[in-house]
Amino acid sequence: MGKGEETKRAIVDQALELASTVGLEKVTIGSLAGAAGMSKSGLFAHFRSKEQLQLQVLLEARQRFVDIVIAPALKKPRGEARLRSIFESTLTQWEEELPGGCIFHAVAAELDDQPGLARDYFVETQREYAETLRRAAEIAVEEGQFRKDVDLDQFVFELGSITAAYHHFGRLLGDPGAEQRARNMFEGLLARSH
Amino acid sequence: MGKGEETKRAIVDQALELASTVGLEKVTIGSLAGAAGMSKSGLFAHFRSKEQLQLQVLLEARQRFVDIVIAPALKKPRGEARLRSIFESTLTQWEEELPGGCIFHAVAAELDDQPGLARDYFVETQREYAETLRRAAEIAVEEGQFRKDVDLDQFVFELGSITAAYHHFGRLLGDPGAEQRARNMFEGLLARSH
DNA sequence: TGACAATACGAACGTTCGTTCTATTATCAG
DNA sequence: CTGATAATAGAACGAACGTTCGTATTGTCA
Repeated sequence: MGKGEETKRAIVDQALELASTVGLEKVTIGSLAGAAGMSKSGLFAHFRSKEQLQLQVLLEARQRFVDIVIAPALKKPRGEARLRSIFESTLTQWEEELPGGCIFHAVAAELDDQPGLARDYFVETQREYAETLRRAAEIAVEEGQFRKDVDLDQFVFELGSITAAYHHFGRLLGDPGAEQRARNMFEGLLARSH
Repeated sequence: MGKGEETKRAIVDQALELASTVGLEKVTIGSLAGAAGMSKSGLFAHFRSKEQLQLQVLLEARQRFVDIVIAPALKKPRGEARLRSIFESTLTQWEEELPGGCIFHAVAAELDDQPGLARDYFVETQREYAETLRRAAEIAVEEGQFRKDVDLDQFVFELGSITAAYHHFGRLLGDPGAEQRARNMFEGLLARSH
């Protein structure tokens, strides 16, 4: 790996941390250059546009999510155990990975009204994630762990609502009981699916 | 009402519409002045700072939420009927009131890492809302409509998760089935509370 | 080690940001 | 109608934004 690739990675890592707390748009070329200890133009040359920088940040975020949440879950038994693994590592490792918590929730609102590469990739990522959850639930049905009449789309919606609420109540409103309530909700959802 | 008050209201209304789609921070003095057909300085004089403008927007948002969601619900019978009214008008009238849907979800992420008057007022608003929901559920318990062992905080968390998920899936990801799934989820929550 | 490409810098561009002046115009009470 | 006051406009500010360009420095490999 050449020197260029190395610093580029360092920049993206830094940008990712920043973005999780203040949002993608506020990760400015200037502030990022200051934090990285290099000049604006030197940093900028690695991306050639801010949109490209944002895209790289989202790419890195997805990769980390796969490494931290998805890959370990795929080593677990198919079905419910896999769903439990995804939920648990999302709530603990993934929410702790970045200072601002789940970056996807942090940037969702600012991307939905801002057409472009970043938004398109974000939506694609979310759809991919929803499909992963849906497939895991489907397997749980096939394996006989879930009832046959479980509405898969409804299941994914409710599962997604737990992490959304966790981010909202825990991160934004500072409710310390949010994590426990998220777990309660998850157990309830599973129990109803049995 | 003097002329000043009148135009100030018009400005805040316009700012509220804009903020629900693009976020509070992107409601810029210049763009707002352009949309309102007046000069930057003329518009600015009404607020004396951008923070004050943002605060006025949140104040107006809360007032509308009270008018559209809370006040009608208080005319309904105490307890479950009141909860149903709040949920239903939130999902229909309130989400349709502004072009970007529920403004509180739209600005939540950008306010949580930006200390100041706007953030403080937002958090206060959210706590007030949570308390309202909690009290309504408590009444439902007292009236014998809900089981005595219903965990009120858990109930509020789950109720909040429904609207959060509705905004996320419906508004951000464009899932047309989100509204129906939100209703299903609500009915499930109520059924489990009986 | 020398050459050539890769990488970084510094300065400047045009724009927009929030904000502050001063001057002018509109409003409204006496 | 007049005079005080409120409302608006216009010009300008310093700072920050993303971006470009020419040049210097550094890293890589024959």
